[in-house]
Amino acid sequence: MTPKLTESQEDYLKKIFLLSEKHDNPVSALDISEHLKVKPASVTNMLKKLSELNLVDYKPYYGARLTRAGELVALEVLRHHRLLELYLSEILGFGWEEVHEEAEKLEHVISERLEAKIAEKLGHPTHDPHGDPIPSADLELPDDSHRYPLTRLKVGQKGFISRVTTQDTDSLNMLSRLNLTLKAQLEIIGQERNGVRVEVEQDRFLLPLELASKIWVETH
Amino acid sequence: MTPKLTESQEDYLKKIFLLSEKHDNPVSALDISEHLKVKPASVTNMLKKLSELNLVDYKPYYGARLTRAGELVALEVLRHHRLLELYLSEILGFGWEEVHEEAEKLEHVISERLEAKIAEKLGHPTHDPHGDPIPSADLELPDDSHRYPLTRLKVGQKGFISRVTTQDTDSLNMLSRLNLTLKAQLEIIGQERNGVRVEVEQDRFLLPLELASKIWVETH
DNA sequence: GCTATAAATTAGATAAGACTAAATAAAACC
DNA sequence: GGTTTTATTTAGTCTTATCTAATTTATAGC
Ligand SMILES: [Mn+2]
Ligand SMILES: [Mn+2]
Ligand SMILES: [Mn+2]
Ligand SMILES: [Mn+2]
Repeated sequence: MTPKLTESQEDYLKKIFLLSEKHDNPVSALDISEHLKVKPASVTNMLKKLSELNLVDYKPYYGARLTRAGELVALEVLRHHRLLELYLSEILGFGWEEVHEEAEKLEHVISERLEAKIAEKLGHPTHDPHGDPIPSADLELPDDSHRYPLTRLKVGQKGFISRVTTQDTDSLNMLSRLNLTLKAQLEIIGQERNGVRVEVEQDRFLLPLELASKIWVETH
Repeated sequence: MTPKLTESQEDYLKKIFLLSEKHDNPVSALDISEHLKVKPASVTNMLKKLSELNLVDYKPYYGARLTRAGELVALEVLRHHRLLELYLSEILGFGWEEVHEEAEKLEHVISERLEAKIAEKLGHPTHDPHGDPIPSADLELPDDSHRYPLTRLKVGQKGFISRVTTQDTDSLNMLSRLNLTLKAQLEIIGQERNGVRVEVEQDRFLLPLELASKIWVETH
């Protein structure tokens, strides 16, 4: 029933899942191509194969959608990835900007037994070091509907950073230096054409939209 | 200079290193073939490739010997492997019979940074859960000349188990059940044609030669 | 030293996953 | 609606690492 997928196949499925979260259209080959850093021809190739395995719905010039089976694979890999990120961060003292790359490789090779041990050690956590939700052991995602990107908040609202949706090492490092890390308290000072003006601790920043849209906040 | 080796290449180099430890002859293709569970033709193929990379000395019908460069790769992988085994065992509560398989895959994907974190967490250990020596960060093997297989000891000698040279899950599990684990105190009661007779705690066993030869002891 | 057996190599096939270049389909533009 | 641009697919090549089958070389027995 599960003839063991390759690393590549797992990465495609995971990426399709992540790209699907942004809209409900099928994911385009070009989109996958860019995010996976392979050429579009390679994507078409792989989509055909995954389609034959009934892991994606694919028709030429249509794009790709995960089947339920494909979604379950994606969630499993995502669980590995995010548990590993948290483990590296919490237990081994990695910075949040370092964990993604390492987890990207480890996610494919850890056994279910190791996954379980890690989850146990971490107390069955629901979110990783970037605030990304960790699928539970039975592959359900926790409810995250109460978090919003900075760009959607109104002036005067206060809250704390609850998620950062970039994996870029240098961006994450930059945010650390600005004390824009998880749980940091902040207030919206202004929503402007060129960014979001915020107050954090003693500091004030004008965060470019590009960056602000990746910082999610829980208000209180 | 180091164009990143594949998992396969690393496994071949590691296996050649381990097989070389048993004698000083070049390692035969058949030997590699059996231990790596690939066909001899595949071995020949790979040896040619590794030879071109100057990682092994290879001439047709001669066998393979690691070059210094190849040996360093092998030691690096071995360090990963054994550190991981110990980590899984000590920190995550895996049994000594479970760790080998897991480490076999992880050894190829951990970064030098993760290797260092693990070594640090473990206090820069010199031996893994089977008593196998762990190469140091600069790839030196600790001196292990004071340990001998059970089959070489004389009647009356006492000591403790210091190394077990099998990775077979079921054999290791069996040994656990018999309390024949690292540090177990024992005394040689007899050296016989069909095995070594030992006393461990309250128990006495006649260990078949096949098994006894894999149990190494430090005497006192 | 010849012969039988065992070991190793060669040759050719296959599968996975990437690529380039060319062809085709869809979308956007006016 | 025809034309240009963009996206996608097809066709064919490459690399890595396997395999099987056939051949060659080495070793062991007598
Ligand atoms: Mn990955
Ligand atoms: Mn994350
Ligand atoms: Mn391995
Ligand atoms: Mn070991």
